[in-house]
Amino acid sequence: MLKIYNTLIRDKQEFVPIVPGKVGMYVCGMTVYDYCHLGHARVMVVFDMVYRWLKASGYDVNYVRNITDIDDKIIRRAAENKESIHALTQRFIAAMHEDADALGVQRPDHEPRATQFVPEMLDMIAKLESNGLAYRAADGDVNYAVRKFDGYGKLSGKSLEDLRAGERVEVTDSKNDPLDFVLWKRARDSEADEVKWDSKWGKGRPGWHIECSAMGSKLLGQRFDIHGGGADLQFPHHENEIAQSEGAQLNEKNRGQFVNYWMHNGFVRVDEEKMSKSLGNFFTIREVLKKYDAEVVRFFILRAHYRSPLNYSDAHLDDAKGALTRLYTALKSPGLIEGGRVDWNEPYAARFKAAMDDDFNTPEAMAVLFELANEVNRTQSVAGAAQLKALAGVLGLLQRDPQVFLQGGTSGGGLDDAAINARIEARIAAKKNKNFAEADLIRKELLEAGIVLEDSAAGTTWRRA
RNA sequence: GGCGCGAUAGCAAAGCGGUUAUGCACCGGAUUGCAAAUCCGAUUAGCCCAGUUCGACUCUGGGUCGCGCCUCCA
Repeated sequence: MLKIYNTLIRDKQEFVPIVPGKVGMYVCGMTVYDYCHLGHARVMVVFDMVYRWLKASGYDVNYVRNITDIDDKIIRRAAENKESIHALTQRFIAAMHEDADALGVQRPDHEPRATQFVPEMLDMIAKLESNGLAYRAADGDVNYAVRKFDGYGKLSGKSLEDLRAGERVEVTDSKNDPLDFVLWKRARDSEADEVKWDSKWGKGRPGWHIECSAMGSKLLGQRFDIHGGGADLQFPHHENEIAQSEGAQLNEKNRGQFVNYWMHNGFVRVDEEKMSKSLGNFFTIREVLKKYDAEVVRFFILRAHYRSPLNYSDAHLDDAKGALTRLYTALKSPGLIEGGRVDWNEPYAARFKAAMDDDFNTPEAMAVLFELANEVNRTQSVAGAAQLKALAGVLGLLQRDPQVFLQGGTSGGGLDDAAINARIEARIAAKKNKNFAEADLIRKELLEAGIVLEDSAAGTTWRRA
């Protein structure tokens, strides 16, 4: 039985879907004005893992991860680049897909773009207005009247009074209350036509929060099972989504709780500090992939629990690489392994499942993988190796040919396979002649070039360090 | 200031009221011409102070430190 840590109640809870056998899941995706960094990688990989585990558990999952393709930053960046919004977002959506694909992230069932759902957003804003929760301000913006919504703060645990006490809320506009947020932004003369939509409140564009509410309910219904995102979206974004989505259905018969399970992943940190655009301490995915194998990065992310902070450093990536190498090494010797199905009755699989069912405890599940690898190394069991590969496959790992993983990568000093094999042949010849000095010299030279030799009864194999 | 999360061995990172986490590193042994890989074994833990308990790393309270949110943010 799957348990999920639900931010709403701040505890683990048994997962019971609204419709038996089916799961509706929405995850806040990227605002596409730049390349994705490792923090984005974590959201994508973590919820990809959740998606895969739900499917492996037999659920029919409808997974939606949105794309914010209209927003202040996008407008600004497009202007800076002197390119259209569309061209800019198109470019970075393509880049995001490249990065996600590299990390083994399966495409969600839907990737709605905000600009394609403006009518739905306007509908929702109209409902909010008629429910007395939205108002048109003097400056032309349409705002959400936070104080009119009962229960604002139930997700983030913040009371309006607490928020008030904080001195960082902006007070510079025409909002009735500093905590009110924008649903519809009035168009400015300086802005391109591309960012203006007609509405009953005049030309304008949607606020950020309404996007997710509208796309979520359009694609998953007014109520759905799981909503995910980075921990930083808890407030105000997700709090506002609840206010919007529940506020819009306030007067409907079958109204109910917008989302049953809220999941938030922890941050990626650099030197114990959150990785973010504004701090400038971020590494883009493609930057990291130049140095590390994408599967190593995926392994690195999944090796920590999704709610824990994850410190990024080369040392930790190197460590992850070493660990993943051990897993692939175990797969190497029993010979060619079919990518078969998991035998869930087998003890390791049962432990793996128990770990995953406990709020997606991937570190624990991985420990099981390592213990299974140890058994495979000991027994050379082909069935064990197949099981290892199948189990790891549930996490989107270990699916490549071990040789490809072990011999891939960037180290190697420019030596190609033929050159390496030639050196290995030369060493074998030297060994035959008992010329161990020569043999060791060759091995040493290769090692310095990043090539590690491994002798066995079956012959000599190599891998990249 | 308000709210929340965390503190585990050299590093990373989990579970668990009493019995091995796991990976990397390190030490001993097996194996090897020597290595590497692999196997076997050992060593290294639970921020501090109280309390609950027969027994606490695990529960409770207090403290200290770190991080996050309260502003766009994954």
